[in-house]
Amino acid sequence: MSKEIEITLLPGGEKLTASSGASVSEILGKPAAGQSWVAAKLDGQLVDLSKKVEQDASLEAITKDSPEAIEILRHSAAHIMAQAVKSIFPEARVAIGPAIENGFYYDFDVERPFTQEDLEKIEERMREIVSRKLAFSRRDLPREEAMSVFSAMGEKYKVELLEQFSDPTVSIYQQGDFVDLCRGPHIPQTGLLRAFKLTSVAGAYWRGDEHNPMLQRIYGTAFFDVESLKKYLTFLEEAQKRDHRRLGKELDLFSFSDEIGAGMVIYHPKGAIIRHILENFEKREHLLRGYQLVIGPTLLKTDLWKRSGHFDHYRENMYFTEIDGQSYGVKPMNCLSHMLIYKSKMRSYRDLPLRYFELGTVHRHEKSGVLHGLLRVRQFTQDDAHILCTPDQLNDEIKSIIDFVSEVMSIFGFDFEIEISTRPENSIGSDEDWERATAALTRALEEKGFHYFVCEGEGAFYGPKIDIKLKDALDRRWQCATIQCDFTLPERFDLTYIGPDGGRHRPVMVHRVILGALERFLGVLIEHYAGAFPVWLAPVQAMIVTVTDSQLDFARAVCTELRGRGVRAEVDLRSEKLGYKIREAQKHKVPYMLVIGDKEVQGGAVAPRKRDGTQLDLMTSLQFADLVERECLESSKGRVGLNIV
RNA sequence: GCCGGCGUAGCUCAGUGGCAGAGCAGCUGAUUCGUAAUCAGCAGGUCGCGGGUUCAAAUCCCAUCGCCGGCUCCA
Repeated sequence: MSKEIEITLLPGGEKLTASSGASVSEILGKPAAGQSWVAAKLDGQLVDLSKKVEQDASLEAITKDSPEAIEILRHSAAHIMAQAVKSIFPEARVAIGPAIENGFYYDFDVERPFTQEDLEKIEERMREIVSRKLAFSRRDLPREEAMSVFSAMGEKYKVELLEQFSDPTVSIYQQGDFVDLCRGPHIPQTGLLRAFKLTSVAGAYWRGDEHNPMLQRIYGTAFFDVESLKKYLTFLEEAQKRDHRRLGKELDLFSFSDEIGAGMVIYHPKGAIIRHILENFEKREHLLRGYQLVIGPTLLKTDLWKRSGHFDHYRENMYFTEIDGQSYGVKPMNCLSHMLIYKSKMRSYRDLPLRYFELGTVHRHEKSGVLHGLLRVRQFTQDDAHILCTPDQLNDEIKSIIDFVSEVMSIFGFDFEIEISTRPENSIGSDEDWERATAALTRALEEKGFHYFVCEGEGAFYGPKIDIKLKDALDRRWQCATIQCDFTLPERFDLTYIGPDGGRHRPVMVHRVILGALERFLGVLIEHYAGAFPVWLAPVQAMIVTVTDSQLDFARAVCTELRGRGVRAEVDLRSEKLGYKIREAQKHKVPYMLVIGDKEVQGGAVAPRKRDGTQLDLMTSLQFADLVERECLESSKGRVGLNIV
């Protein structure tokens, strides 16, 4: 006879009694109509519905609307996929298969890579497994026993995982004839997987290490209902439409050329004007904040890169050239000439902080497989600055950089995430310096009240850093702004200042960028606005379209007048119908179309149409220029009006 | 760099061993039209580049450059 236990049902707090050893689903009872239990939280731990409850506990049901539910479903979908793969390809060895942000994957070791046809077959087999409503059953067993189970099945990757576990007991899950090592929990039975799709297949190294064998990874996604799956697939299609590579072509912003080389951006006129606007905006924002503009060379002697540590730690990413028997490195970073400017004369504590700003073009030989449109290139220009300050000033400097970043990002309307990256393996400098620098960054973020994530071991080789990540159309995060503390370069270059005590002291150096690489920022910006730039950034602000050719002279005069006021205006000269020209301007996402027919010529006016279709009243071209100027100032939060270049 | 896919007109793509195609864009002509596509004609190609197999290669093979999806790495 079993004893009674007390269960506290969350979130309500309702108490009930059950007999010890009852399963979670027995305790929870039948769900309301149209709802079903997916799993549960027992004393805060996620468990299966079949979990036996032995003592007093709190219990919270996980339904498909719970935030944890989708992850459980996707993880179970990965198991079902592995079961399907094993039944079609019995020789396949399974590795790992977790849920990820928008779906799941599973890695397999197979003789030949999967094809698109294979994916269809696997999906078909998964549907069969789902329709059989197989139970997921859990078994706990000693680690050694699990090792012999998996080694008997020839699942060497599972055995390797088990070898590294420290727990004496592990759990395995079985549905049908498929057994997998897994912590769980899972959905109660395969029938809950109603909406899923296998999306792609790709190579992936075992345990993410490039020295390990390459496995075949199948990606998929899953939802509780078909509508959500459809919505997600539609989102992917929409995201493709705002892919900056596609819009870059459609809007004639930039291109790449295999004759020039991979990862080198060619800015077309419309892309170049956006970059000019960004650059001028940046120069002004930096001057306002006490930065000084500097310009350094692209080629620096290799000896200098040896002294800085770049040659030892960054050589494989650098381009080198030799002239007159002298070796030079193409700069991958802008800091060295900034340090030499600092060193060019004696500095007093009264001079500090010194903030050197450079729109610095750098080259980094990124591996060919990582290049990605504007988001990952080999030549790029950073809005780079190096701040040299006393250790006492460090905290204030970092805080004002954080303010700078958040003001600028709010102008563009970006949300961002903050990460702190700590000391990596391949690094220079003393433990003490690393600790001081890491503490300085952390303290500044905490004083500013920002939430942040910690990335252990992901700092630069010379110091820890704060990274700011913006999201692209596919919700992928891209690092743009970064703030890096550096105690080691001032040491290596023997930078000093004279303190109030008359003695020499070592300044601290902060490397930082706000937009990051202008190329990457432009890429993220294109996706962020889906190509419809706000007026202050739009390459063409007004497209003048005439009803017939007879208004062309007036249209040209309007265009000249607008350009005189600094408006970026163009005339569509083609003998096409008005509707056609409107459509063209609309496709190019021009913010304003100025319609000119006989009525406008007689009234000496233009009829503006916004790209959202809104029709404005007739106005003179000068009134229109004022309107554009107001809108520029409004959309740039007062930073940029007309006459920007 | 690694695994897989792909490269045909300015763009989007069809063509899988036997005459290189379509739509859009471009040009010319006609049309002069009021807010998302007027009509007709013309022109446009080293089928990424280089080798090879074959009577014959856009198509099959090798190599190379580039692109795409991932892995690893990073602004």
